[in-house]
Amino acid sequence: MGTTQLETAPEPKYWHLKTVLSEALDQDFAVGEVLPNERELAARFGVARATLRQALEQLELEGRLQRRRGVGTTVAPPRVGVAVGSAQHSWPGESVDGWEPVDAAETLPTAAVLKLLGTGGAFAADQPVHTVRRTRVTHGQAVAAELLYVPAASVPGLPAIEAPAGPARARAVLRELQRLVLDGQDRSVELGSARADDAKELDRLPGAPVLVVTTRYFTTAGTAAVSVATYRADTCRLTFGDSGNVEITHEPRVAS
Amino acid sequence: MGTTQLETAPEPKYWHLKTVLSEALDQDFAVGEVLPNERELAARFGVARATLRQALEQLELEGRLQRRRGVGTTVAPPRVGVAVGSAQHSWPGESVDGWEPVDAAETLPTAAVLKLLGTGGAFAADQPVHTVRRTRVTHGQAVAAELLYVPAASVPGLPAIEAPAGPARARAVLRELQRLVLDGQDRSVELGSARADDAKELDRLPGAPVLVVTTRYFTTAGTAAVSVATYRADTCRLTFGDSGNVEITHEPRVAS
DNA sequence: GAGTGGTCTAGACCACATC
DNA sequence: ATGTGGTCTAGACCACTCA
Repeated sequence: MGTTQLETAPEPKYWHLKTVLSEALDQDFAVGEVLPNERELAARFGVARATLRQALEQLELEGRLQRRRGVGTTVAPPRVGVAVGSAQHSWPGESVDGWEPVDAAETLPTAAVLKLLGTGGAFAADQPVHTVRRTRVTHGQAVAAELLYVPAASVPGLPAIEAPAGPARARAVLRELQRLVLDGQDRSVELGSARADDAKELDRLPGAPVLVVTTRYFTTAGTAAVSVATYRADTCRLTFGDSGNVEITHEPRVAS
Repeated sequence: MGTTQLETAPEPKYWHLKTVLSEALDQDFAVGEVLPNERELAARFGVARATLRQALEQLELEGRLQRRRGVGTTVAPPRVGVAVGSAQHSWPGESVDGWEPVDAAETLPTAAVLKLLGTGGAFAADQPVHTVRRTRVTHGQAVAAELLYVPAASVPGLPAIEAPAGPARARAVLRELQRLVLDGQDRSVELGSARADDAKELDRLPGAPVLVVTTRYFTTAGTAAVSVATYRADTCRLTFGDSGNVEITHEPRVAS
């Protein structure tokens, strides 16, 4: 009977820590400011470093912090809104909203790509696809890496190998694609983790959380191309529709 | 000279583990099957449990695994595609795609909500907003929890307090909203972590990764309502556009 | 009560950036 | 060379589910 214990909420330490840190970030830190290092923070809060890291990880996931090995932990700026899908459908590369062609190659499609193109369609596993790599830069930072798959059958006018590997070759494929009449498109967004190559392009470690945007481009003849774009989940807010420049603060969402 | 060390790739153990497990899942396990427990898996691979958990965590983030305390780790089914935003704009609740009204209340808006509604607009901080809670169920499982903010000024026809708290009250607010002429809407998607209340509704632990879909509804008079919906990131693939039922496999995306 | 995943600790070493 | 975050270990205990 002695200890009444009135609901001492068995809230995990790292969760409570996250809340405390979150409030401290709002009040005592400016964007870009560096936090004390992990060992000191852990000591200051009286927890093990692993526990402190669990809290930091969450805050980084929410886009509040940015951690860089060998440098330190800094307060992240608000997420940038990147437009993904305006009202008008258009081929990749038609509007110049930050996409940079990197390279292109010709390969055989994997099962996953085949499925996206439509397994039962006109494209067979032994038909080559052009694979175009692009990156997207906004406000001076790389926010997305894309792989665009264009079945060779979609762009019959494209010579087998003409431009030297590099941006020029990527541009050639895009140019050819834009000759076609776009009939519609299809988009989905899901959470993923960055593959090694994407991570490098995005200046993150492999496994970093990314938003994977998969787009299918249709002509009357069927699926003409498929794009798989991976956006940095920590720094990006994907916007749809026409007025995409909303300011959203980091303040806690309201409870009912 | 002795040890040539030909590129022994300092790949982290957990990353390699993840790859190995991923392949094992493709080949040796069926959806719904339970894996050996963490202690045994760790022993089998000769790593500490924490390292094994780091790999499992990634796989869960990618929607390949499902872990439940007290139960075990099971192979997750492919992500379900949930339609979020058809071509036609419409008020929440107009089409019955799985949303269930839960409750409604009247509160004062937080700074964050005010900003979404438009700080410079007709809505002031001392004007109450109706807060409607809804949940979305697809294929028998809860996939999303939503908070809809409707400034009282948007629905002047709504009596102050009429229906008893509960679904009926939520429905009353939605019904009133649908009287207005929708002029446009605005959507953004970002990564977040589930708050305690959302987590409970989604049958996940607090902090679980979620996709936060923020929608603003416009009338000619300005922003009439704002919706913040949190989708389970592990089980959901958000689809936009009209043909949203694409099958996407878990196979590794192709490299260039 | 037995078995599961979730949390936490106190250390160690490594990879990287910077001076 | 120093200091940072990233990885890893070998334990411990807790919260939960289910028979």
